[in-house]
Parts: sequence; C-alpha cells; structure tokens
Amino acid sequence: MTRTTKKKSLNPADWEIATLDVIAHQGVSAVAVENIAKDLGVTKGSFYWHFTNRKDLIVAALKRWQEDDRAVIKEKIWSIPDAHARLKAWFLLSAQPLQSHLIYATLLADRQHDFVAKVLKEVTLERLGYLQKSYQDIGYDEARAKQQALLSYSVYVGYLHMAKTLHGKFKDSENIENYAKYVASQLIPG
Amino acid sequence: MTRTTKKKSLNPADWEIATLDVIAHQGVSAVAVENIAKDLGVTKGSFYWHFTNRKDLIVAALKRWQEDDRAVIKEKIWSIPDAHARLKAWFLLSAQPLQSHLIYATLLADRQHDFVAKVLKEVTLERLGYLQKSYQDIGYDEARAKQQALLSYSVYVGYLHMAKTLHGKFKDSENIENYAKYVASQLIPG
DNA sequence: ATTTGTCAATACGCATGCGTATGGAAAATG
DNA sequence: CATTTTCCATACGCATGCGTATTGACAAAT
Repeated sequence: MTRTTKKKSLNPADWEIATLDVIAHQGVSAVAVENIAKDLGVTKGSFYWHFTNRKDLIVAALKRWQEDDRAVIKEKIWSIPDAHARLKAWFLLSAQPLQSHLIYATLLADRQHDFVAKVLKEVTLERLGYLQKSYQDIGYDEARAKQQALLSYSVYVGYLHMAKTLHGKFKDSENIENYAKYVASQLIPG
Repeated sequence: MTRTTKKKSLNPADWEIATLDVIAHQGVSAVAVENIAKDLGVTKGSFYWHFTNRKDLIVAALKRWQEDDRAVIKEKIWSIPDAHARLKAWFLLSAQPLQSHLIYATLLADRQHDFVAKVLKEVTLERLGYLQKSYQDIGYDEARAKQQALLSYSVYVGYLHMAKTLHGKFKDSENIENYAKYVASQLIPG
C-alpha cells in the first residue's frame, strides 16, 4: 500500500485524496490519520503540520469531493440541453462505477457526524433540484416534478446500496446496462 | 436514560432489545457494552454473564431483528392474496415509521462487518424474492419481474435514506402519504 | 440452615487511536 | 555560507472501550 511517489513533500491535497479513498471503501469512521500517513509513506508528524486535527481533514476531503462532483455533473449532465436526453444520461451515469458514487453511498452511512450530514444534505438537495427542473422541462408541473425527482433519486440511492449488498448477483456489466435502461424507460416518460 | 424496570434480573433478550435500539438510531459501531449496560441499569459485569463478547451480542440482536421482521411482513403483507393489493400494502408499510426500517437503514451503513453483510444479504434477497413473485402474480414474466422487483426495492431503500437525510423537508405525514401513493401508482401497473 | 446457582459490581490489564512536544533534516532564502 | 522555513520522525500522554478476574448479594434448592 506504500506509495512510490516522486514528489519530495506532501501538500494538503494529497492527504484529502488519500482520505477520500478510505472514505469510498471503508467509510468515514475508518479514517485514521496514522493509517493514511502510512499509505502516504510518512508518519503522523507530517499530518499535524498540514491539518489541525482529524475532523479538519475529513471536512476538507468532503469539500473537495463535493466540488469535484458538482463540476463533473455540471459538465457531463446539465450541459445537455434536451431534457429527455439529459435525464437519460443521468440514469446511465448513475450506473457507472465512479468513486464519487461510492463516497456518496458511504456518507449516507456516516450521517451520525453532523459535518457529514451537512454536506450530504447540500448535495442531495442540489441534485434533487436539478432533477426536478429537468422533469419540469419535459412538462411536469412543479408538484409532480418534485415527487418524480424524489422517486428517481431514491432509485439512484437504492441502487448504490443494492449494488454493494448484492454485488455477487449483480455486477456483471451486461445486467447493469440492461437494468439502467429499464429504469430509464420506467422513470422517463415518452 | 436509566430504565425503571420492575424485573429483578436481566436475560439475553433484554440486552438484544436494548442493542437493537442503539443500532436503529446510532448504528452497529455505536454498540458499546458499557453504555448499553448503563441503559439497562447495570454494569459490564452483568453483560459477560449473558454473552461471551460484543460480537456475540450483535449477532444475536440481528438474528432477533431478522426473525421479528420476517414474522411481521409475512403476517401483514404476504398473507394478502391479491397481488395488486399486496404490493400496494408493501409500499404503504415502507413509508411507516417502524424501528425495523431504521435498523435496515443503519445496517446498510455498517456493511463493513462481515456478519452484518451476511444478514443484510439474506434479508434483501428474501424480500426481493417476495416482490418478484408478486410481480409475476400480476402477469410479469420472470425477467421483467426481477428487474421491477429490484427497481421497487431500490425505491424503498432510497426512501429510507432520503427520509433521514432530508428529514426537515420531508417528514410531515401528509406529504409522506401522498408520496407513498404516488410511488405505488408509478410502480404498480393498472 | 447450609449450600449452590444466578446475576451483578469493582478493579484491572491491554490495545487502539488522537493529539502534543520536541528535535532533526532538507530546502529555500538572505 | 548562515539562517530561516518547510516538512517529517519519534516519543509521550491520555481517553475510550473490550475483555478478565475477583468478589459479593440474593434466591433457590437440598
């Protein structure tokens, strides 16, 4: 797990990225500074030079995730002008194995920490807003678009968990593609 | 938090129930024997009389949850002969504030522990099987029923998380009722 | 009434993991 | 060169929480 980097010294971003890797696969509770230090090939002494404490690190990492994710989605999804195509693209993206999805899923798990809950709520509301707008763009009135956005987003969240819980019977990409298309056909009219 | 019980001594079931209460609200990681002992009005000394260790307690608690939940669902849902009504009842039950739902949601979070993953997979596959059967009962072929069951169950799982994440903007029962009906109308044909 | 079994209190050892204190090496700066 | 800044290693203190050991109180059995 040791990193063979050619850089001579670390910066906060290195720590944040390594932290997001831990969060994606093991959750926020598993973020231990000494372990991440080991992953980075240094010791604790380095960490407390860049950050004041563990919470500081996690908050910074989550902020990075939130910003990166927002940028990706804005570029790949919300740039699509046609609302039908945009929604379909969103469902297909949801089924792809991105680290961002993993992180979102583990954050749902670590809601106990108030700073996690805060980020989670922000991201979720923002995404719901986009979805709602897309459904309004294809003719739904506001109330119905809101319900439909909630339903579609629940499918996304549910899918993330199902994929992890059932990974044995679920992960062959053939089926995932099929399923994603089925979901899109059920949740996008026309 | 001290319990004013009239019982003179505790049995394993008391510990399991108290543990499920902690799991429902704080997750498996938060299960600490000394805290639960305090909740029950005793100390650690008592615990290690009834159980061999912490894992033993959690496994026993989860087994209890699994059995209780299976009994409730079998009685209240799968006893309904008409498949349409049965599916609708399932969606409505999903929206109700049962402790069992809370536990399921936190278990999704604590999948890192192998014994949690095991129970979770069992319960999920069992429920998916029931759903699939119901959809087949109303005329879906097997492949489509499987996809639809996955979709519907994802909505359930997603809803659990949305409810927690957004609890501020979501919990007034009026809206939940409406939403549950909307979901049922979208996911049950006819 | 004595003994045995049941349940619990107290005290301890031990591991983990956070945060601090201090010192040192390498690089930038003058 | 000398010196300051940057980055990291090492060693320590401390809190939490699991598990064990020992003792005690009370009830049931004999």
